[in-house]
Amino acid sequence: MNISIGTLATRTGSKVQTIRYYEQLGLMPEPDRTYGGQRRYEQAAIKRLSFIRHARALGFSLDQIRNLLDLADDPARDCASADSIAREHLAAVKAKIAALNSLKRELTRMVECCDGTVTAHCRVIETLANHDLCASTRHETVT
Amino acid sequence: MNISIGTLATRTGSKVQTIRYYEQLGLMPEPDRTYGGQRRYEQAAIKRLSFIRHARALGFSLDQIRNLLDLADDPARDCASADSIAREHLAAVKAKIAALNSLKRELTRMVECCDGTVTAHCRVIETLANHDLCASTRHETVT
DNA sequence: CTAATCTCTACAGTGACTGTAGGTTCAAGA
DNA sequence: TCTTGAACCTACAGTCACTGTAGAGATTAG
Repeated sequence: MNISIGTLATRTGSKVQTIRYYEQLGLMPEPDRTYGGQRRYEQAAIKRLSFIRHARALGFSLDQIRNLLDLADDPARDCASADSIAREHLAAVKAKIAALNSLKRELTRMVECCDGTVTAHCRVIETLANHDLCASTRHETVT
Repeated sequence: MNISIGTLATRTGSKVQTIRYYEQLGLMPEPDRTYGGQRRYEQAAIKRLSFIRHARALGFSLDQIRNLLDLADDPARDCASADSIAREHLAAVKAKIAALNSLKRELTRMVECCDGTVTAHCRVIETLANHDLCASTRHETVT
């Protein structure tokens, strides 16, 4: 208990700045300070930060995480809300996978027709120049 | 020919600001102007912008796209370079799909144990609180 | 000619951090 | 106890790829 911000960072796989950033956003509560003004965290902070980092790794936005944390903090927490957040997110993830799969198909096609040897025709650039391709993902940017 | 920025935007499914942004970055060349100072584009601009938008939809970064455009602009263009950019990107896409699939499995598990009914136990929050879960995607954020 | 629409520049904001500068505090070894 | 070096502090700028805003000027259809 009473660990420094650096220790908290390594314990949770985050960066020091990220923790301060979360504090600034109100996702992490303000911890006690030493006389010199340095942050000292208790065990609970590791749990909370792990929760946040894990949820982030799963692709939840900080806003969604804030909702989940509010639900978790509420003693009479509403499971249905948490469930619907997760459900919503699952749908988004499924959509993203579908988009990436069609993208994979197209990239594979681009790459396969060259298969390592330099040809007079550059398929990659030609494929990208053809703006009728991949119409399904045209207006949705996959990052 | 000689179309306005707004027309170019609708023709290519982009926004006016985005086009000006690309011009600022040097991805789109500076077009001619009317006496009043408004941009007027030629047919070639539609092609180039479509190329950019399409590549963006496929998840290429603007930096990668700049490389591809340079290759395309070069009369003695090097197909191997374009190919390796595409290949590299394909590998990244495959990795992202794998991460999203494991995420989908976990989200499905979270959602399925509640299946619509409110229970005393909130699985979603519990699952996220358990920071040992999903160790494989822990340090990589999927957006 | 007028009114509506479009365009202009310049700048601020988004999300989720990351990096930097310049200074202060802490903990361990001599 | 003193010193030294790592860790910490605040505050702010930068990243990416845009998006939005304000306030002014240009264009076009009726």
